[in-house]
Amino acid sequence: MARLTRDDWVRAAMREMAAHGADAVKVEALARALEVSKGSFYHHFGKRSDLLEALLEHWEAQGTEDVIRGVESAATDPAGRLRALMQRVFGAELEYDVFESQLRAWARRDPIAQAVVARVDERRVGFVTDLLVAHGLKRKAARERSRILYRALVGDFVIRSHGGDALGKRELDTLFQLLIG
Amino acid sequence: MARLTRDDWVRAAMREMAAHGADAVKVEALARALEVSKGSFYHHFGKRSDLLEALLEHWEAQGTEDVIRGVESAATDPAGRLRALMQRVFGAELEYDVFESQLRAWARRDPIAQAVVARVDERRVGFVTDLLVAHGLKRKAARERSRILYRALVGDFVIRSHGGDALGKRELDTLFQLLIG
DNA sequence: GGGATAGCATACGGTGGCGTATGGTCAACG
DNA sequence: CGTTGACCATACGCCACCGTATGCTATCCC
Repeated sequence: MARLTRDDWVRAAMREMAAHGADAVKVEALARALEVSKGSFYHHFGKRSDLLEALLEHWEAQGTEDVIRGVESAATDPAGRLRALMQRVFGAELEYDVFESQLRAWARRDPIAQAVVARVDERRVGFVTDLLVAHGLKRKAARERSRILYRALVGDFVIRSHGGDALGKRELDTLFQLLIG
Repeated sequence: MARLTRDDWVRAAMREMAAHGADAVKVEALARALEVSKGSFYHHFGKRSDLLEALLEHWEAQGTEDVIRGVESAATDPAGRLRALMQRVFGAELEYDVFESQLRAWARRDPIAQAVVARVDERRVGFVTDLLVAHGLKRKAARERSRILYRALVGDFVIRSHGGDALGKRELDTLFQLLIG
């Protein structure tokens, strides 16, 4: 049998969280899924909440920064970057939409998760604001529109996560034009 | 001690759902909150899930229709009605934002909740679409913009529900102008 | 090749939640 | 004023999950 690492448990936790929510990230269920016993888990982690903290750490460090780097290499002009960003985040894998929505649901109850989500949200809105400023908008107007766009994104994630249909290509174009104009 | 009705249990369930999520709507916890025993619950309901179905029924029948009636009596012109609608729904009680967000989280796992949410979402988007059509937009463009607005609303609910700050008055004005133009 | 250690199994106690079984109380009604 | 039915209490069996205690096994290192 293949030995497991801490990261294997974190990845399994993220899958379980996307599939059934944070409360469903249960030690014994994950152990069954990974085909090991609980003993393995309590070797790698002290307790259940340590796993969830590791998950948060991973999400904060990886997800957002990857997207930002990708967008910055996809175009050089602000408008092009914004378009690339919207195409990427509104067209993410359904599983990611669900995962992030579950995470936000969890953040309602868990102060640590709440703090991490707040930092990530601020980072993302700040990035879009800078793009719009670089495109010529005044800082205040840029931030307003960034916050509107970000809420539309989060709403799209959530609605998609419970079976609704995502905004389509035409709708994204419309939204882009509304914001950039 | 005052006797309880089915509705007392439903209201308690809604409070508990807003406070700690659908999974936290537990028979014994509600009984403690209502200062009765489980026996009372199993007199009014056959099982836990019956309570949750009653909650859904109540939400679908009451929430949305109340808002629509309120808006229709607040103004007669489409633009005024849209403005009134936005002011009301974006400025709802925090507890309602949290409640609806929790409900959407639950709808990810529960097919019945998912179906109810889908109906409610369609009803709401349809209402806004009709407003924009009445205001002069083509049906297709109206529906696009309604869907964008609705996603911003849901995103605002969710972000507020985990401690983020809501869109402000100025931002709502901006959003209104973007949509109506 | 004989510790030492990382990785895991097994077994247990404890808790909290669901649903059931059964009986008690009180108010209305005939 | 006795019976019926609505409403609730108590007590139980059951299961899922957490965390701990303890021991097994393979691999690396000298």
